Amino acid sequence: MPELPEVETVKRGLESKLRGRKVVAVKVLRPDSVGYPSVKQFAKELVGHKFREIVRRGKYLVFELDQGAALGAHLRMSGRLLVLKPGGEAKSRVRAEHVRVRMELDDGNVFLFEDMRVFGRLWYVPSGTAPNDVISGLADLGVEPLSEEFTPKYLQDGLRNKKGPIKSVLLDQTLIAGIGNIYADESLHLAGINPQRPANTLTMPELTKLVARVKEVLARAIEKRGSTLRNYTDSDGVNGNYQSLAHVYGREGENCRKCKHSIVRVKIAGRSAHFCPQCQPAAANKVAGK
DNA sequence: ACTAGGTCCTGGTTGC
DNA sequence: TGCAACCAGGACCTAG
Repeated sequence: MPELPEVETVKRGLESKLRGRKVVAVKVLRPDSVGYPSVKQFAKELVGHKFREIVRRGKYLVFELDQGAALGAHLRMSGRLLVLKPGGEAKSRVRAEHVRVRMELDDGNVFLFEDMRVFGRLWYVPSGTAPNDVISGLADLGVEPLSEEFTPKYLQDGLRNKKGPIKSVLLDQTLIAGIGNIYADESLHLAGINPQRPANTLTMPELTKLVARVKEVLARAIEKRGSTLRNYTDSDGVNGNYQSLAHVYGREGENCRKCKHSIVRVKIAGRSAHFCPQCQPAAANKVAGK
């Protein structure tokens, strides 16, 4: 499931393949995959545009096009964006029945949006229109966690009146853009904070540690080209490597890498949360007076 | 203003 | 063995 590091990896892989390329034909195979405008307009308007820069915001990608237009994309759970040479589907393990949008390029390659679960979206942003006005959710995003804006003070202000579990707050894209279930669990583990802790009870030292760990985990995952859990691959169809470094995610019943205690999985706000009860005690361990 | 929970969607896994 | 029920989760929506 692509989160910030996976989306960043996809962006880096696509840049050199798309820059300067022109769209010569568009086929929408699944209408649900187009968020704006109509399917007919999407296919018609996109043709003839050239790709320029790619910008990532949280888990969104914005492909800047010529004439001030843009193409927005969100991969959600199972989306992939791939540039393939003719006949390259097999190598990248593309399943034809999951291809939702197919864009032919002027160099003979094809730019595919594959999305088994159809949660992902593409948006065409006409020239003279701001991406924020067309791409749903984009305008409401919070800070980039790898930017200087994401500080312990920012986090403290953001969760001052939040009584819900810290895990849920980390997943709130309007506060921090790009953290998903995997990296939320990993960051909390490395910071030694229990995912169920009411957000507004975290101390400044804990917030400082958490911010540092979030940045570390995301940066490390980008270095490793993301995590491959279920169906994520990069734009070449290649798996990422971060999952083998995971401390808690997907490791229920296995031993904690720090203390050997068994990793536990619980439900928080309908999502599974993985943690080590010993390294991440339910109450702040200052109570024990040690 | 806030939070909890349902919804979308499909394929893989589980359980009877 | 076969098949139905359940599970995964990002963002959005509704209800309370």
